[in-house]
Amino acid sequence: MNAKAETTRTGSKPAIAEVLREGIRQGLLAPGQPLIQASIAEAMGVSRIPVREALHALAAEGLVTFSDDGGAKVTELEPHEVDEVWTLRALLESHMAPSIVAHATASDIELLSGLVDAMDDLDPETWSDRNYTFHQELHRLSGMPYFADAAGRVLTLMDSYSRVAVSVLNEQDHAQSEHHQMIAAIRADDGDELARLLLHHSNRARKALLAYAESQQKPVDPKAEAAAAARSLADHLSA
Amino acid sequence: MNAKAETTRTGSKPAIAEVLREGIRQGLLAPGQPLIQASIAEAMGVSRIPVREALHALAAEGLVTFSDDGGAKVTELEPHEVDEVWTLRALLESHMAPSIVAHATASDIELLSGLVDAMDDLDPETWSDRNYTFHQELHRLSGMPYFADAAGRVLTLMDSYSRVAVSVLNEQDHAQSEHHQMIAAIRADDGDELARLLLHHSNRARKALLAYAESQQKPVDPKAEAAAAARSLADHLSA
DNA sequence: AGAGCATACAGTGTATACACTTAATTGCAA
DNA sequence: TTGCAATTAAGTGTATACACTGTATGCTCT
Repeated sequence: MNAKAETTRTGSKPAIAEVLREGIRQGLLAPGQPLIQASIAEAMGVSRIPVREALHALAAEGLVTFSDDGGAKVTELEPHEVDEVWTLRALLESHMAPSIVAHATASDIELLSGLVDAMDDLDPETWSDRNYTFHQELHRLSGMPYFADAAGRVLTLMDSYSRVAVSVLNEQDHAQSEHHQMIAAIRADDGDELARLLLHHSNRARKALLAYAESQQKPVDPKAEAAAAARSLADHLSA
Repeated sequence: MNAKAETTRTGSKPAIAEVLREGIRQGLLAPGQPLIQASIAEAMGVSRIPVREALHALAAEGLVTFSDDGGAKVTELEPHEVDEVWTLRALLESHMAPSIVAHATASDIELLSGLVDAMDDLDPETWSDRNYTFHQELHRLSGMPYFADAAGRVLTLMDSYSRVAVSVLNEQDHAQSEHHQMIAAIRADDGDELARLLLHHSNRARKALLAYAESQQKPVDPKAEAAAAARSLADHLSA
């Protein structure tokens, strides 16, 4: 996730971080899931040392959280944190917009346009993957590596949460229509319009997701949690 | 060196990253300086393993760069990169301004104000340290941890470059006067004014530093570098 | 002297081994 | 059955050891 991408000699070590990053992003490794060094090491056929390095790098990116007792787990975001991260993304993307428009060549635009066209009527999972790629591509086109790096980081961080908005809410159609408008704005060389669209794009989805997350939020209240456990216990005992 | 820290096992690992981070930020470890694992390990009295982890974490933060051959060095920023990072900081800070004003309590303001007052007429080194603290404190007050994190990251990344602006250019007086104005804006509950000040604060310094950096820049162009090397070679051979 | 080749060195990547901590489990006594 | 202590198990932190790569050094042969 460094702005100046570097590769290591053997290639095996970045692969570990990359696999974990992708797993977290796609939600295969769910928020809160414990990441046991030995298990990962065994699964990947390496020792714990390179796994530790990957975990620490991911922790520096915010994707992984180390507890006080040393245990690592996939970072869990509270609704208000998701909201903040989404706001950050909107700010960064909209600020990159003029630069994106300025740098995009004809072939860039064709590539982006093709990408968006191929996203119509996809299943939510695949659509989400392509959506991630689309935004990453936008960031890359800006020619602002540090902005792109920061934006890419938040994009990755919230992607697994973003998928909820796609699957459960009606986000896919909204977003897809806005994607087409973005292509049009880039074609028209209208940086301000692209900025407006990106801001709106993120903010609408952000609000929808926040409302949903708050309505869905589980009882984190210890008392309520205890009550639920008691109910389950009662069921179990009476059986 | 650290006699009592001998057995604090968990305490030693974050300390390594922290020492390196501070060294890089303050410029004690200059951009481009190679970071040899064994040397660092010996200096800190630990093995290479925890050092590696620290280096990878710092690399994920952008402070350290791994070359293709595996060697780590302190990240070097080109002038245009410094410019971009500075722009990013300005954007983030100005966007946090309303939240800073909203969250600052009377005692927060007193603390900040005292900090700024104590910065008048300091030597450039000490002033730069306090300046870093002042901005970190502003970020913290926003109550937006992800914005604060991103802003703090770029602040750390560019701090050693920022010191040039303080020592060589006439930045300290400008900045200090603007700091006082910021305190006034926070006192007046004027978020927009604080945003304006922060934007101006960063952007003026950014432009000054960019102009200086470009005037000072060495021939990084490979061709120019090769030409210089060829000249030196010719001299040497004809001697 | 200069080119070619072998050897030594410096540095990294990673596996193994061991120390330490915390939580779970078991065994025993009341 | 309950309470408590002792033991086991699971996991992490880190030191050591070895393999691999690129580079510098030096030696030999022409």
